[in-house]
Amino acid sequence: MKISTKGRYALRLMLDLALHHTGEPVSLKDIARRQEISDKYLEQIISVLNKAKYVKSVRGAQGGYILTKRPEEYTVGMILRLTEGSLAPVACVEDEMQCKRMHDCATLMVWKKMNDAINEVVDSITLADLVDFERQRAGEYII
Amino acid sequence: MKISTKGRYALRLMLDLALHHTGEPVSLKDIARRQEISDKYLEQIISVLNKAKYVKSVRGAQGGYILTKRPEEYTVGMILRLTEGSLAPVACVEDEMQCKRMHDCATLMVWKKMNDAINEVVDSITLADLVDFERQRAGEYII
DNA sequence: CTGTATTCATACCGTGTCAATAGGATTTAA
DNA sequence: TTAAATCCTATTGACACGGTATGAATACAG
Repeated sequence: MKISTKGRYALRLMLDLALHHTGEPVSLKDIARRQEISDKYLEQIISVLNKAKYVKSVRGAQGGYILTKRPEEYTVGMILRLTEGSLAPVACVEDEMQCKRMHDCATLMVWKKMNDAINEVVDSITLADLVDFERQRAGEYII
Repeated sequence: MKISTKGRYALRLMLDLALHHTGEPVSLKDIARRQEISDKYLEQIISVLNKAKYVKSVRGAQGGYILTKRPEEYTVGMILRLTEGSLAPVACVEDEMQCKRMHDCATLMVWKKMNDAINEVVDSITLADLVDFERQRAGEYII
């Protein structure tokens, strides 16, 4: 019951891009250095985000990546689902017709409530929220 | 981000025990048959529940297992945590001092909210709730 | 036009976990 | 004494995780 590094790194990557959102592309090497994550591994992760058009890539020297939308348009749920796959705690919550016990399985209620609770959280937080949170936190340290 | 079979089977196993709570021990073979789960695999799972004193075992012929407490005294969270381990979506939510980025990691907020949401669900549902739910459901079919 | 910085694509790999299966030892009611 | 049950431990195949490695393609700077 854990979010893997793929999802966690993707979120940090996107947050890093949002924090350094100047119009200029941000190179993966810079992100990897700041986030202390293997740049080679980040390549694989951002490739997914790129194919989904969550980021735009600029090739060649001085290249890098730019967010395609405004930070408030990305929810945490979008990013996690893209990189992690479904966030449902069990398969039967999503794939109807998967389990023949569906109709007399009381535990299904548990999984549905869990699923709803998780979705409620990740779909209500945007990248912009995280940016605000981090900027505000940085302010505290200055004082 | 999935609950494994260990946790899911444990929950169904405990629910089965609660539904057949007559005072007489219930054999694993019966549970396995009703739940359509490999009895050999269930052995390993119930062994954990037994060691934690969630169930009492009766050895020998006509033996089996009995709940040690009333169904309303078991939360889903207790059962899942015992068999799955922690339900936290990431390690840093629990193990303080695990990650040196703790203090400037905005994503931690996401994980904490997720953790709270999950715990709220699993800790507020008891085995008795599931029993009621299942009995009520059975009633619907009779009509 | 050349060198260098960057993204892109793909292959590979060691480790660990999952989800069982297997085999037998031990206990006990009938 | 036998059959039914729990208990214990080892093994296994498949797959996911968390990366590394290699090199090709692209494009900017000088």
